[in-house]
Amino acid sequence: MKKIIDAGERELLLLGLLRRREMHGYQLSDFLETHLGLFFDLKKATAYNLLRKMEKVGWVTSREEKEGRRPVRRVFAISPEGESIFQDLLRRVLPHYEYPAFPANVPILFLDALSPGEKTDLLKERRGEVEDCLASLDLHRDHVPHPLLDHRRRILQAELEWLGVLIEGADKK
Amino acid sequence: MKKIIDAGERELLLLGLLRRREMHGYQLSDFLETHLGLFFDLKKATAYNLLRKMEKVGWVTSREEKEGRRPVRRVFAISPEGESIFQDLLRRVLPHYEYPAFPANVPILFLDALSPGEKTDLLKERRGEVEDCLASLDLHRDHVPHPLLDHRRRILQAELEWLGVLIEGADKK
DNA sequence: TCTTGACTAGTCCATTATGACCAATTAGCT
DNA sequence: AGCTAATTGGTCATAATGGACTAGTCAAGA
Repeated sequence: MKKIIDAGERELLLLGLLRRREMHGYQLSDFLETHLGLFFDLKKATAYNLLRKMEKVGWVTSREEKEGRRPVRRVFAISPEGESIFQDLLRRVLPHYEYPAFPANVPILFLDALSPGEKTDLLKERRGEVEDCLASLDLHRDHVPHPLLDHRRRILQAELEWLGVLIEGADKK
Repeated sequence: MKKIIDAGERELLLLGLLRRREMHGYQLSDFLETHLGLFFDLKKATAYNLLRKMEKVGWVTSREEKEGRRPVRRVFAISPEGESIFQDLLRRVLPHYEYPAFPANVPILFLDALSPGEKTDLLKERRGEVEDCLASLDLHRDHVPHPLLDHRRRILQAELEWLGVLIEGADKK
C-alpha cells in the first residue's frame, strides 16, 4: 500500500534543506514537521537515520556543538560531494511523476456492500471532510502562494468533484 | 515520507476480496498485482503476512488444498467474525479522507537551484510523462468505467493543469 | 520558590514491508 | 526428447519505520 518508490526523494529533501544552512538533527526534523508536515511525512527517527547514513558515505559532515548549558548537539552540513549528489538527484527526480497510492480509496471497491442510503451518507461525510481540508487551506492564503499549496488545492478540488459525481450516481440509482 | 496512516485499509482490502470468493495466497496477491496494481500497492510478502495475522485472530480461516500434482496450497476464506470486521472497517474507513504524500514533489522545493531554462525543460518532461499516463488510461476506456479509474483520471488532470501553470510561471520570469 | 508543563535533542526497539530467493511444475520451442 | 523460460506458491533476511521513551532545560504561574 506504500508507494514510496524511493528514488532518493528523502535524501534530496534533507540535502536540499542542509544546502540552505547547516542544522542539527532536531532542528531539521522540527522544520520538516512544522513547515513541511502538510506535504511530506518524514519522521524524526528516519531523518536521524538518514543523516547518519549520509554521513557514512560522505554526503554530509557533522561536528559537535555546545551552546549554553544545553547538551551537545551534532550539527550537519552538506559536503561538496553531497552538493553534487543533490544536483544529480534534483535532475533525476524532477522529470518523473509517480501516481501515489490512495489507501483511503480501498472502500470504494466495496461500495456495493452498503445500502444505497448508507452509501450516500458515508460518501457525503467524506466530502464534508475534504471540503474542510480545502477551507482550512484557504486560511493559508495570506502566505506566499507556494506551488505545493496550489498543488494540494487542486488535488483536493479534484477529489471533491469526483466525490460529487459518485454521490450523484449513488443517489440516482 | 509515507503516509499510510493505517486505519485498516490493507485488512479491508484483503477481507473484501476474500468475501467475493475464497482464494489462496498466490491467487490473492496475483489479483492484487494484475487487477488492482494501478491503484494500490500491496506486495506478496505483505499479503501473506497479513493473512497469517488475520488467521491468528480468527478473521479468516484456512485449509490445505491439493490439486493435481502441484504443491499443496493454503486456501483462505473469510470467517463470520471477519465479515463483521469487514462491515465495521468499511464504515469506519469510507467516510474519512487522508491526503496522500507526493514524494515526487520534493524537488519542487528546490526549483530555484536550477537555471530557468533547465527548470522549464525538466518540468515539461514531467508533464509529458503525466500526459502519457493519462493517455494510457484512456485505452482502458472500453472497460467498465470504474470510479477508481475516474479518480485517477481526475487526479492526473489536476496534476497536468498544475504543471501547466508552473511551467508558464517559469517561462515568464 | 516550587511545581507543572512545554521545549530541546536525540535514541531505542518492536513491528512492517519488501526485494531476493527457492523449489517445483508446466509451457513453449526446436 | 531435450532444453529453456515462465508460472506457481510461498518463505525469509534485512532494512526501514514510527511510537514510545529518556533526560535535561526553560518558562510561567501559584
